[in-house]
Amino acid sequence: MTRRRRPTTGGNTVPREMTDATNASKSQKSREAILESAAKLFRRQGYSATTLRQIADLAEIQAGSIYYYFDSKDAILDEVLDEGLRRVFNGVKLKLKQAGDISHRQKIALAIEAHLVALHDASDFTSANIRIYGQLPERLKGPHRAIRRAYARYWDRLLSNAQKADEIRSDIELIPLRIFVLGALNWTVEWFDLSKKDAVQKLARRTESIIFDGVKR
Amino acid sequence: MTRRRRPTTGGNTVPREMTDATNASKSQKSREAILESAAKLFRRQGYSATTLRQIADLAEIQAGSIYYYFDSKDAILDEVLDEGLRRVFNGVKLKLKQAGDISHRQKIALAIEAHLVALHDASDFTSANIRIYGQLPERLKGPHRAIRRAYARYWDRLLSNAQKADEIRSDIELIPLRIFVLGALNWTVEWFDLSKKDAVQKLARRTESIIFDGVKR
Amino acid sequence: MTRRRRPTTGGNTVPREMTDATNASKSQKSREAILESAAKLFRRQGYSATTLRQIADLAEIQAGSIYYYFDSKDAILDEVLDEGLRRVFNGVKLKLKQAGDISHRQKIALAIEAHLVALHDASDFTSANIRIYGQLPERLKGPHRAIRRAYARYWDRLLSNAQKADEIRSDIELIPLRIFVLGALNWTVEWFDLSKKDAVQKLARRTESIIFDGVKR
Amino acid sequence: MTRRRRPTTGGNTVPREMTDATNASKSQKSREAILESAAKLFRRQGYSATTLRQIADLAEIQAGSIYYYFDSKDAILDEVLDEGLRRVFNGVKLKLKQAGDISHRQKIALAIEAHLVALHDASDFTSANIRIYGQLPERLKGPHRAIRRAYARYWDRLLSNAQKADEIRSDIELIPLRIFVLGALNWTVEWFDLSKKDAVQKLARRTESIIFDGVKR
DNA sequence: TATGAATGAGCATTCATTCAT
DNA sequence: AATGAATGAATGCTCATTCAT
Repeated sequence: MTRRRRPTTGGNTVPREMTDATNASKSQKSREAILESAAKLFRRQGYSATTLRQIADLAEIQAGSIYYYFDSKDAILDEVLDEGLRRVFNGVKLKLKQAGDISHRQKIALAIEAHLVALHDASDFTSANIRIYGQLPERLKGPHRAIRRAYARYWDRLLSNAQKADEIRSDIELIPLRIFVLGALNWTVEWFDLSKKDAVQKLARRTESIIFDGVKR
Repeated sequence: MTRRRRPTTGGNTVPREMTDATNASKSQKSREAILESAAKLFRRQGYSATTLRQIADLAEIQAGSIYYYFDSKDAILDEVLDEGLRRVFNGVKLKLKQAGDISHRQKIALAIEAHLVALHDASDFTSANIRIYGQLPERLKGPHRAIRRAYARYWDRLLSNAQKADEIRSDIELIPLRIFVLGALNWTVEWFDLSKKDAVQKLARRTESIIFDGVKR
Repeated sequence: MTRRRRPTTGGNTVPREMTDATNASKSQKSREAILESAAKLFRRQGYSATTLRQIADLAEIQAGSIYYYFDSKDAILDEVLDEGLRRVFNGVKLKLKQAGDISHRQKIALAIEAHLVALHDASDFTSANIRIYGQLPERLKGPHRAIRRAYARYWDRLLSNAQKADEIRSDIELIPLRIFVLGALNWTVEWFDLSKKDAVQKLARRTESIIFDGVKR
Repeated sequence: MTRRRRPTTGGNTVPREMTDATNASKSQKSREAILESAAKLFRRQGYSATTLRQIADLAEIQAGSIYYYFDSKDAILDEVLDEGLRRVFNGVKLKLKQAGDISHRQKIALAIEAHLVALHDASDFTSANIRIYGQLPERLKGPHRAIRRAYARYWDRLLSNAQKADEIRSDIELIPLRIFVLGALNWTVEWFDLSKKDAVQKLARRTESIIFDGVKR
């Protein structure tokens, strides 16, 4: 019952920024490969339809070997989910931090773009998270509720600040608005192939324009 | 190979509204119960995570009995998916047919409302469809692509007419707009419990307002 | 536990000769249809691979209806087996009874012919019996051992008489000979389509010639 | 779809004689155990009446483990069938190759003996093949038709050579003769327990004598 | 006289998981 | 650091059987 867990770099708080090539051991690489394969397959097929054998095949290891790195399929999901949300969240925060002194509308525009980038990026972590979270059993959702709520609150603040600054009409209720905006963004995963250069940026600008200005003449 | 499939109600065009108690045979009731249970579970957990035993339990029959009515789990999904899309589609078309001579914006507002109603209705067929379709393997998606495309084109026409009538800015590209709007609507399934009276109508109005007028002051 | 068994004409001792058209009720016809369908399918696919649904389909009734006529699948087999052996046995006995005063070799020749006729006849009862008996579980074989042994003993007498009359070499052991002869005959089911006119007669004559005269120059 | 099937011994041409204990890995042993158990049960009960659980029990492994070695029940059958026919075929060919310069009748006598040996040997592969092949559905028979035909042609040549050398009467048709002979041999499986020493040889000699010299005085 | 509806035990198969090496 | 071999619980599905009508 006391399970292994040797090759972790510290649970879920691994500084994944340094994973690229530096000292990433072979072991580290296998771990990453498993996670990336899992994310890709979860995204495409959902959690339950994805087998460990598929993940192993894609990661080019043996199914049994997965258990050297992870305690269970659930544990892989956990990390994929976590990574996925952290990527959008960090992406959005970073973008806004880098921006100088800009209007609230411009801030929201940047957040939209960063959210879309995370979603349509090469990696599948964020899109996997967005796509499968809703259908997961309570047991698997539970641990991630906190971060998700934090992200939602982050957007709420973004919108609230804009409203206080009179850049959003005062009769707009913010929570439904946030759901509306994030829904529209998230759903693009189901339709769009935004791998082409600048496609994400273009979509982001269009979305921002509709949300602020509306579509009417 | 050529057995079973006796108890069908005659294709997919059954008026399922009158199923309650009227003259629906006992057989028909079981069939409906299976479909409704399946829809509910598919919606909640996805297709692959839902077992026939769960469906049977919810329908209060024995797992083996399902095969008296359906050839396979896939066949159940097929019918749930079909029913689900037909319900939104019919709902939207009916709403617009009933409306008299109204503006394009009003038409779109009605379509939004009807779409949301189908999604948050008592029945889970539409929401199941919307939620799980994207993760299904090709084999299961295939047969439904046509109807889905037809529905998309229906919205495109709605928007196109509005644009021609100068009720939508001419610089707006319509296909991204349609994806944007339907995405925002579909995503509400993930967040909202709109079972409260008028909640759907209120959300519909809010959504329409944002889309047309935008959120800015 | 006290099972039905209404439409039997007296267990296994039914005078099946009068079944043709005379007073055979509709019920009787269904019974026969079930048995004939079962015999055909058992012969082709074996007992265990044949489903009641297949039998019902071929007999053009509903699967459930079989239980109006028979207590179980086993009971059908029982009757098919019985009928099958009785048909060869009666066929051979009848042929020999009709024959006048002939040599032992001629008698055996007639027995060979009658055995082959029963085997390749329109009806599948005998061939089903021959083909599937060996693979049946003890429980199903048991009740038929007696008749089978009786038939074997009948042939043994036939051969023994011939040997006593010096028409078979005295150094030939009769039981292996019987097995050899019946084996050769029975195996034809696996290879030959003897539905063509006179094919059976021709094969019978050839077989008799080999057995008595041998193949050598 | 493209997983498993690792532990093969390299196609079907493995010299299975050396499997006993020599260097056969543990894995190899399990594979053999499955095949041998399957052959024994198929022979006794037929294909469809044999369950994987029975095979697993006899092989002293868990039912699920079978799938580590075989893709399906059908795949096991395939290999059993193949092995079974190869054993007789090789047995007969080997016997004849070892024989020096002998008469055609003596050659046929040896072939009869080798065929009977394969059939009544410790292993059940050949007898399983002979017994169940006829009742198999097309799908399972198909792949083995070629080898079976090759074996039949081999016998045809044996007989044809004998006839050309005037050791078989010229009025004998060879194909029916082959069927007759092989039928007589094959059928012994249904009756005889030839495990006793020399029983097979004795039967072989008797059979050859009847076929060539006939039974008449 | 028959059947439509339903059952439940059992089947082949899958898959997350284990563990000796 | 990783795997080959094996497990066993659970899955979708089949089928002989039941029984009210």
